[in-house]
Amino acid sequence: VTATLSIGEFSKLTHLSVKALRHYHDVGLLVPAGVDSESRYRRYAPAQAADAQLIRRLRALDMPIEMVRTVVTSADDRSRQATIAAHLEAMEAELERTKDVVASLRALLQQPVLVADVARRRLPAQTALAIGAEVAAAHVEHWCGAAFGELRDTLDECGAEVDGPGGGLFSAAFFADDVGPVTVYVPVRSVPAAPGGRAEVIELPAGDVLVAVHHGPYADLDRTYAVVGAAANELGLAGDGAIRERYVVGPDATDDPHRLRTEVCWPIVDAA
Amino acid sequence: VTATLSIGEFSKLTHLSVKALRHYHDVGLLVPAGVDSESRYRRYAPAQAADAQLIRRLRALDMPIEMVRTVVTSADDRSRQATIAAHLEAMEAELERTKDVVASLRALLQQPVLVADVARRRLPAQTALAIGAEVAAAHVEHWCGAAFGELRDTLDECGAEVDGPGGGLFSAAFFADDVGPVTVYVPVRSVPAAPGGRAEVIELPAGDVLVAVHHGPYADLDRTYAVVGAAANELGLAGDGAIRERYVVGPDATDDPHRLRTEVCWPIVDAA
DNA sequence: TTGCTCCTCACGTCACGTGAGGTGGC
DNA sequence: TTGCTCCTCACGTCACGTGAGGTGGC
Repeated sequence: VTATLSIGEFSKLTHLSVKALRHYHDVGLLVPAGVDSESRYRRYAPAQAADAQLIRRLRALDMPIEMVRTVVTSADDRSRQATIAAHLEAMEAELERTKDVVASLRALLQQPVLVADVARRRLPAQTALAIGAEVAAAHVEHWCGAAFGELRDTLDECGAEVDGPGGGLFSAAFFADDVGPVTVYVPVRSVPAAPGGRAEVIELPAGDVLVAVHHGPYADLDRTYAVVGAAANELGLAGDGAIRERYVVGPDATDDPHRLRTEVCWPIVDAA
Repeated sequence: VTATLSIGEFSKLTHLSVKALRHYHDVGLLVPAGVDSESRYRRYAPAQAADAQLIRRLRALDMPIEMVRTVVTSADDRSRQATIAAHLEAMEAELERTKDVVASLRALLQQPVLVADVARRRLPAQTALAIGAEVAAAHVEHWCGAAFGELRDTLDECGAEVDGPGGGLFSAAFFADDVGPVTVYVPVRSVPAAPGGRAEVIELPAGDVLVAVHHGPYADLDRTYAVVGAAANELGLAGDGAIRERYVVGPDATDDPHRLRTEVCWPIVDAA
């Protein structure tokens, strides 16, 4: 029989605060070995320190409690490792994004005013192979990359001839709510038979737009949006419908983000 | 006169969600150029996109809104840069801490069981130069480093002779609440006259303790705590009073965290 | 005229922290 | 016996997100 520890003693052993320990009890993540039925005093076994140590480290890495529970209760070592690895990869991705934002912030501070030519253009109707979904702003870039990968695969399979750079359609709701319909597409010359996968054949309607070319990383795209959007508003022409991005030089064409070129196409009221 | 934009249009220009824009209005961070007194519709000026771009980047870096406000409203460029630099440094420190935690997690997974010898010892009474304060767990390591720096300076000034490695006293409340009294000290042979600064002369009382030596980074200290604390509990000897750490090989003696040696001294009921 | 946009509450999120008010254990 | 520890609510934090329910503008 081993002696048990009060919550205060266990707190000193584990460096978890008393409040945290009570919370982990409440949510069933770290349940005391015993609870006095009368006084409701919690009693911890010294062996529970092992779980506490794991929990403390995972929480220090901001792993959500439900995920911590998955790790702590996982039967075998392999699935435990997999859950941890998934979180570490997510952290790594976050770090990359943070670096991009820092670069974007420095660029804004050094060059507060963006000069970009805005032109009016009529987009022709086009047939395209497309994938659409509800996408959260936080994951757009990743989602678009994956979707374009799928589109490339499908194009290879059905042997359709590509007709110009790929693009994306971003609904107003996507910007207003930080989540909403997004579609990426690749224009094709001939209509492929049965696309397969998530890809489908769509008809891009013709329409008038204001266009500016965005040079560089996608983290800075809002600056070009502001230029084109302000121009459309200034002219009193701002139309509705999705904003279109055309990846003239996309991530598949260059590894240097500063060589990326993206046309931002702002729909305006039709001249016709 | 320039045309203004509705909140939905401004959202598209800036990539800030409508909900975020309303919130920034509520807290006065980004106030629309105009608000219709009847319909309460917000109207944004295109020129406000510049502020929006800055705010979006700072928030993407998790800068607290009050700090963002400081940046946005700062009069001169220098204070603006200083605030931003302070936040970037905090992020850098966070990244370092995260790396330490990841290493600590890997160590725990590879070597779940820590073997450490626990010994009983009587600590003699000692005179020491000390600095004490309420410290939050999140900042202990940094605080201790700064405090030891001050103690060294004071010792140099008053020429007191050091009598053994420095140490720290950590109250039970510090662990229970993640914030509480912490004192760091350096034992001295002779009583220095007027210490100056935050330093004061204290008398460390004699007392019986259980001791184990912790080898390696401080991020792993909880594991040695668990061993010593469990031993004290097992023996039914756990006393009260502060836990003492003695920095036998401290950060000033080595740059390699794996060479650090720390004695963890757990107070037990006095034999006398 | 009909949706679509916009509005204002009120409440939820996440992992605890902060008291308030009260009892139990050495 | 006296504090000290521990208990359980109830509410606060932070920066918005999620509806509900309703009105305004093209």
